[in-house]
Amino acid sequence: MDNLADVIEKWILSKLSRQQDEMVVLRRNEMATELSCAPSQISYVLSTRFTVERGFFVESRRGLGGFVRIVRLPVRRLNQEEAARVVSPDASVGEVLAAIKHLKDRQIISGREAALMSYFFSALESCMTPAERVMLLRKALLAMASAH
Amino acid sequence: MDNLADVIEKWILSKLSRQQDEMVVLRRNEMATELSCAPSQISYVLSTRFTVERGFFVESRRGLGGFVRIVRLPVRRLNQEEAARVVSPDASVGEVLAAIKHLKDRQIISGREAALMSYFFSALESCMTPAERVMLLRKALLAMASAH
DNA sequence: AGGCTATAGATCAATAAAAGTCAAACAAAG
DNA sequence: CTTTGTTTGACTTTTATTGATCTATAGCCT
Repeated sequence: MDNLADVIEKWILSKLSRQQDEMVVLRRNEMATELSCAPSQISYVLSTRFTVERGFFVESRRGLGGFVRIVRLPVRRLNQEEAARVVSPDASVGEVLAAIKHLKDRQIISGREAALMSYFFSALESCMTPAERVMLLRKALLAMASAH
Repeated sequence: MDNLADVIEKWILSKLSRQQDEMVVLRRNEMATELSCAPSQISYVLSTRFTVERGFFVESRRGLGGFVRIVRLPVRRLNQEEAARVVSPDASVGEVLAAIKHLKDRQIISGREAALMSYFFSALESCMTPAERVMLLRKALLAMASAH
């Protein structure tokens, strides 16, 4: 795991963690020079790794005095409507597992929580109908979200 | 007796046992070359032998800089002993919930994880025998422990 | 103000480098 | 002989990297 994109990602993350306001302002070309890569590679990393999905917000400006500002957003909490929108009402086990992975990628649930839920839904596949499964997922997410 | 799949399995296991963190990162194509087999054979072995059921956790990425990461679930004696001691093989749902609370109090699992597990065991009370319930609890703990 | 120019980020397409999938052929066990 | 597990290779999908070209911005100069 030592490709360029990962190096850039870590470089930015370390800059971010050194700030106390969860925000950092950079210059794309300077970064590219420092990290010996094409400037567009920086854009690639920003657009694939620093997305809203993953909890970041990126702004930039071109031209003289151009910059790239990266903000780490506070972790979101799942509410009722969002829990309901996670899967369709007739979802298969595979779709439920995909939804769980999606929630993990969006950092709404942790890796351990994802593993736990995935294990339950896989192991209990045969004793539920799709409707029961979806209901269980929704209620489980809410039960978890309301835990302190 | 020692078919290719077995050879590959042993090869990975020996790599794993040489690490002290129970984790190894490999490249599928390199392995295939070294072991003189089709790359898809590696995938086959991973999906049949290195499952959560058997105590492994596999993640991978494609593309440039792709990799396969295999984690052997650390045998967290604490978890297993606690679970085994607190929950008798014929435990009721109430006893399982008490065990979960105990694990939470001892900070082996988080509040969210406890809420999640408690919800599952309550909601699924009617579709499991006590023995199944205890097994599910133990395996769920192990599945969770393997995530990071 | 209006236009020129240098600057700096955005976009897109081409290329390459992984890993995943799937089905068919094959083997071993019962 | 059937069933279950193994092996292979052709094809698919994902991810990364680069470079050429496009677009926005600020500063200057009439």
